[in-house]
Amino acid sequence: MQIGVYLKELAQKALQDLYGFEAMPDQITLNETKPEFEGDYTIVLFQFVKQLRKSPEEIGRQTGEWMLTNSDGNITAFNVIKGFLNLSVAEDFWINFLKQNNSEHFGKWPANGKKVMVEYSSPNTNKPLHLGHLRNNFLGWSVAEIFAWNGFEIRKTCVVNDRGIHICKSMLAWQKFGNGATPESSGQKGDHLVGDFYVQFENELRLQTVPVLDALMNGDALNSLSDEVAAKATALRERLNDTSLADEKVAELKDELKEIARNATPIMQEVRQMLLRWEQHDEEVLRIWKMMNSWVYAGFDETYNRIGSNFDTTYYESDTYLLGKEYVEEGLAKGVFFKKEDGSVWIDLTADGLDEKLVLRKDGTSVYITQDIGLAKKKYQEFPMDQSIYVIGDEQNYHMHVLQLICKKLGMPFADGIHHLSYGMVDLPTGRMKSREGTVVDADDLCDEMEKVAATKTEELGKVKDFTPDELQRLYHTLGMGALKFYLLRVDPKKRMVFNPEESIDFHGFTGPFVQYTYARIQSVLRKVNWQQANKPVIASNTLLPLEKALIVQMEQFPAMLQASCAEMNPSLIANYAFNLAKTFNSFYTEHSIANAETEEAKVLRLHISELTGHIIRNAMHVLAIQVPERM
RNA sequence: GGCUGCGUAGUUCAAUGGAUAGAAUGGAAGUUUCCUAAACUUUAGAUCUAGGUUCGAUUCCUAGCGCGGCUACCA
Repeated sequence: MQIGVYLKELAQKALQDLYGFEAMPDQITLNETKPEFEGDYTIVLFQFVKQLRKSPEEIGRQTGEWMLTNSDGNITAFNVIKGFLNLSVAEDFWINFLKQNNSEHFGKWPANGKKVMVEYSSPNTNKPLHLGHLRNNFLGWSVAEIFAWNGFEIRKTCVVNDRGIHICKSMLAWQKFGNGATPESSGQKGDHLVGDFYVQFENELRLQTVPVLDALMNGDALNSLSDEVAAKATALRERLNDTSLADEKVAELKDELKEIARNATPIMQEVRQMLLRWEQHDEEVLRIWKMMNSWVYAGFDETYNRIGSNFDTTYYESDTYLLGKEYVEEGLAKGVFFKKEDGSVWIDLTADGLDEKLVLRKDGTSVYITQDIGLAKKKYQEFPMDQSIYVIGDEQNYHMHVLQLICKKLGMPFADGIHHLSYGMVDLPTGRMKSREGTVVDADDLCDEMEKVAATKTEELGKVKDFTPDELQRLYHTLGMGALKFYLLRVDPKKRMVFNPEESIDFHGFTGPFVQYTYARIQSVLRKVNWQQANKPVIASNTLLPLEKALIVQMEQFPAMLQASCAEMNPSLIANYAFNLAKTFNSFYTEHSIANAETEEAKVLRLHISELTGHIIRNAMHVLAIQVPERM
């Protein structure tokens, strides 16, 4: 029995019995009582005043009285202040809660038979993972784990973007400038090696763009331009002659011209050729593609392994990019889509406040959204889920909105279960990360840095001098990753957040190591008294000190917290909860002796409280994918 | 321009329409014969502006200001 649910139900019955008033459960506002008032939980009465035509004081008095007599002793007192009914819960209830809940898995909900798929990570094979991917990975993993703890069967999936023009860019650069370099020959991690070739391509492209752009500005004829594009360039150039244009407009026109120039460079022509050959299954191109992708995957695996992330199923776009076309036919037949004169296929979403959206090009090839429809269907066929969660940045809100709308209109059975877990960008204190300015924070570098800081701080404190090198390494990893994950998960996913490198390596206050430290302290106490399954004395106390009670009250809320974080798909609720629990425990620990308590009764009680606090901290951190050390 | 998200202590984050807006960090002042001071205690410090709805608004509505994102026959 959760006390919050119980009190709401009891209040509901009271209102019904006293006034014949049928209140919906969510009409009853239940809060924790503010510390300055007497009581544990508070019911807000204002919302009933109008319908019941009574003063809030009177409703409070009568409802309180009713609840007191009908609570089987669970409520021991009440008071009414203004429109607030403060209820005191029996000390026995809290002590019984402690007696009945000592499972290591306290908080975990039984299986509910429902399936949830979580897609996250979604890397490109032309770049190593960066800070943005880390937020994505941690969120995806944690949300999946939260669903698992709420009784869902989960499947974690990853969609790898392993094809397309951008992938060919690194391949071409490797061919031209690589001299046969491999991860082995260069000693470089595969994803970084490939990423460097991508950068090299972009550099070369920039160099080649300059003369082409000059030629365009001069109006020189370029045989690499189609007539259509050449005409557009001419038009742009003429508009630029207008001296009355605003600077902003000039920059915009110049950018357009630059884009034309980029596309007209020899190297871009080469890379388009390469993509064409890839699509025609050219043996040599496929060989390079497979080889370089395998380097990248080895690199990714290393990083995923390090951050403790993995997937049940990985979908490769090279396998799925042709999917979805059949649904275009289906959509046309159902009248969901319509065909334009040039043969392209569209959906009209103006009635939903959006515009017309292309689903099939005039040449009959599919676009991104078409593939996504196909992939969504494929996922559902392989794992008929009740909910399908896409962990994707909020810059794709529009795209995901369209995807869900189309699936709904096509009558796809999974359409209503699609949920875009839209998270905000990670910014630096200086602003947005920009690859062109080299401000992108690399995932591997960041992990190195976090572990290094963990090592330095641990050495400074000198508490684990007896650890073996292996144990030390594991501890640095636990602490470094704990700090990083907690830092990224403690913020509401929907919100854009700032990554401050200096703040992220702080191990004090609202951080992972703070919570980990509390856990280590608890384990230390339990070790000292040899607290084992076999020798735990039964609780005999029947009174609680304020801090003892505060801890139990907080612990009792853990299952409800798990539910809430699941409903909202929000791990930050758990991070906040774990931190607050740890904080309360630290006060308790400072204030009261556990192993050397005043009486044997108090000692036993406090040991039970400490043990369950430890379990909950471990479990809360577990769903955040953070490990806890026995010592630190 | 259209659509959309966000504006809370110096800074980074909280707050299902509910009591005096919470934390952390930084600032100031303290706590170590005793279970791990990566801790604890005390203290100063904030709701972008103007209206509206309500018994009650950081929260809902309208307008304005400021900052993002999206608005490709790219993925």
